[in-house]
Amino acid sequence: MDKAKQKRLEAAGWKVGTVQDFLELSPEESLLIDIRARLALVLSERRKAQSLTQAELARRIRSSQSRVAKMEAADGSVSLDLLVRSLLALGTTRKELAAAIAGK
Amino acid sequence: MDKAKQKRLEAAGWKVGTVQDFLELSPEESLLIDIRARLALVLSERRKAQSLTQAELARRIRSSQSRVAKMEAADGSVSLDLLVRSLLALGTTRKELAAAIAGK
DNA sequence: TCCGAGTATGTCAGAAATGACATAGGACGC
DNA sequence: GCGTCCTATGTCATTTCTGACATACTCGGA
Repeated sequence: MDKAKQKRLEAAGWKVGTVQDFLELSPEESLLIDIRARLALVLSERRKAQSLTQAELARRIRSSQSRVAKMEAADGSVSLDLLVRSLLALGTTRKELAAAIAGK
Repeated sequence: MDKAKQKRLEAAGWKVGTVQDFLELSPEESLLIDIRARLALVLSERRKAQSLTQAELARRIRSSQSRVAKMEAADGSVSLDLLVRSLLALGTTRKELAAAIAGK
């Protein structure tokens, strides 16, 4: 977005900024959300790579299809614990997990 | 422990094995516990490196001294979420977090 | 078009984690 | 000894997460 457009929007009463600004997240909060998103993505990738459905993965970790869907969507209602446990259940190693968090 | 001692203990009715065997943890479960222990250790180290007391860290993350103590003790009642949030509150970066999980 | 398999989304009772508090233990100086 | 500071451990009411369920959406193939 260029400066001119920003000026116009602000003149019209709009707030301009990042999603972070909008939701007023602290740096740590957005970092945590970032980490969750990364793990969610890896979970989804690994599950598909193993040709498992969400329902199958759910059975394996004694959860439900809906919770797996929420995990992969990085829904705010899922904990890191559950995400990590799921990844481990898919055979992810400590180092792979670390790589997922560190980014490629 | 040498084989001879093991034989003697078993003859006396003792079970011999690792803690994992004893608690009957699955590989994923013990991996998760391992990860928690690593994060707990790093948390403790980082806090001390910054000359903070448990109470001070607790205030910063809006928790309590007792919970911080439990975190550092890798108590089973603390979640990964809380551990990670605490680490982030101490300025840990994604990459440092990853390194803590991967091991040195 | 309808079906079927997979995925997404909403809700909720029960389970687990949480912060707060009390209190005990440990290490240090006085 | 006593007091002070920090940490450890236990308990508990409240908050948050969880699995289960229902139901809606998507996208191929027939």
